[in-house]
Amino acid sequence: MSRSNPRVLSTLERAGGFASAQEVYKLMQREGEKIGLTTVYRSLQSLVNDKIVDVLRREDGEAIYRLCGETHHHHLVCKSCGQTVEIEGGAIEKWAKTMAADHGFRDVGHTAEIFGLCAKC
Amino acid sequence: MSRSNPRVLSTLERAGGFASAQEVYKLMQREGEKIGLTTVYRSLQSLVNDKIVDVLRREDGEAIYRLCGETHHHHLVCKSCGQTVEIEGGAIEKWAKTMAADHGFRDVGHTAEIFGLCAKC
DNA sequence: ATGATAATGACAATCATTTTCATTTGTGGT
DNA sequence: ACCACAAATGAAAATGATTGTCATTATCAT
Repeated sequence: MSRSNPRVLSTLERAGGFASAQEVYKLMQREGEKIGLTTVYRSLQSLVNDKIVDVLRREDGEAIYRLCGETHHHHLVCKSCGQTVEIEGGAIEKWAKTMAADHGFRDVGHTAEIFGLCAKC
Repeated sequence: MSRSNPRVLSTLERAGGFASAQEVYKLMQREGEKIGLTTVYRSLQSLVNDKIVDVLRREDGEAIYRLCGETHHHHLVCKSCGQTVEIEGGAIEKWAKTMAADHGFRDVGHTAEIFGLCAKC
């Protein structure tokens, strides 16, 4: 079907590996790239499917995409300055699997985020 | 300014303490309550300000509101029919505390939800 | 070149949420 | 009871991200 446009990935990298679809689009426009918003969305989705980028949500619900490694991880976010730390979540994976099995759920995913104040704030 | 309409809170409670604004609205409609969508949104926001309910995000970005009662628990939600099961999260509490301490974070809270398909769906 | 298949992008549609604004309701003072 | 005034309400329009549609274009093997 549709493969990811490589310029989208490269733009996301240049943006610090962290941006919304709209931001990637505007960035490419400013740089003179000829691309449609639709293609940006499709490419990002394709990258998510291929597990090359991760998607999470801003507070206002806008989706933000970021490059990620192969390992599924979680985040520790500072409420004040927004600093984000990737943390290991083996315990969560196990917990989610167990709980789902206990209640007859299948095909499960999960979210887990920790938020608080970082050392500086 | 605007105070929360008590019927909204009571409906959210009846919904298992876990629903989106649109769902609360539809629920109230079905039960014959006369209320506008705008008021539902305003009331939920007001409840969030008063820290009576918590807001988090579904995978598709829709905001979901839940009571933040004294007992902190987690949910197992069916993506298809919406059935919600409260589950025990001792493992998560420990994980969150450890991770926060490891990275010098304080005053931390967390969210953890599992989404999947229930036995029926 | 020809035809099949995938990629693209302009545009419209969808959907949650917010804003606007006119109307209704509640409250306190007389 | 009556009047003024603030707060609450809700219908409808506006907003903004995301998705769907579909005709056009590029790609590539034959």
